[in-house]
Amino acid sequence: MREGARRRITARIVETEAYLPEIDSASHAYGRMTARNRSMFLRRGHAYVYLIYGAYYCLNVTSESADVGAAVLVRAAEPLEGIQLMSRRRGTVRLNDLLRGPGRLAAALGIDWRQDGIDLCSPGSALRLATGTVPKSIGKSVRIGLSREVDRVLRFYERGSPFVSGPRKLNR
DNA sequence: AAGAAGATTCGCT
DNA sequence: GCGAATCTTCTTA
Repeated sequence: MREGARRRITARIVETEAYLPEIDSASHAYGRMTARNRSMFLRRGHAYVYLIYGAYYCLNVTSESADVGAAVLVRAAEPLEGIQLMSRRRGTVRLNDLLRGPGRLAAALGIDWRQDGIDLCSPGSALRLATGTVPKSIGKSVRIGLSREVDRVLRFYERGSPFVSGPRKLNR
């Protein structure tokens, strides 16, 4: 859920990827804490935002206790409320393309560095998590776009959802 | 101080 | 399907 001055955006998360503590060399938190990854070490439920390819922000939710570097990348979501605003930000009216992919999702929600490190579980946060409809069937696959740790099955998605990203082959 | 790589997306063929 | 765009971060190739 994203609440701005104008209006509210609500989206239902349909695809995520996990990045494990300590042993996952594909994780931004691998090795040691740095300027970029420091919010990955916040207690579970906080935002870790990073910029990829100098062009797209990506939103993660931290997933472990304080001082442990781990997070879940939010890769795709189903648009529920605020579709007009998301369409304007994304430059498309195609519902399936508004939130499909981590860069697109962040753009549609207006996410940037101002959200890095915020508490996503606080009722007062302009960006926050809420309970919603649980997927009927959850599929899993390897993670997308990595050059390391390519065999770990840590991507999870709602089976059959048209709002999920990735190649068809991974979405069975 | 400089260079390489990157949890992506878009447009063109 | 493939390559470019674009810039921050980390490493020192």
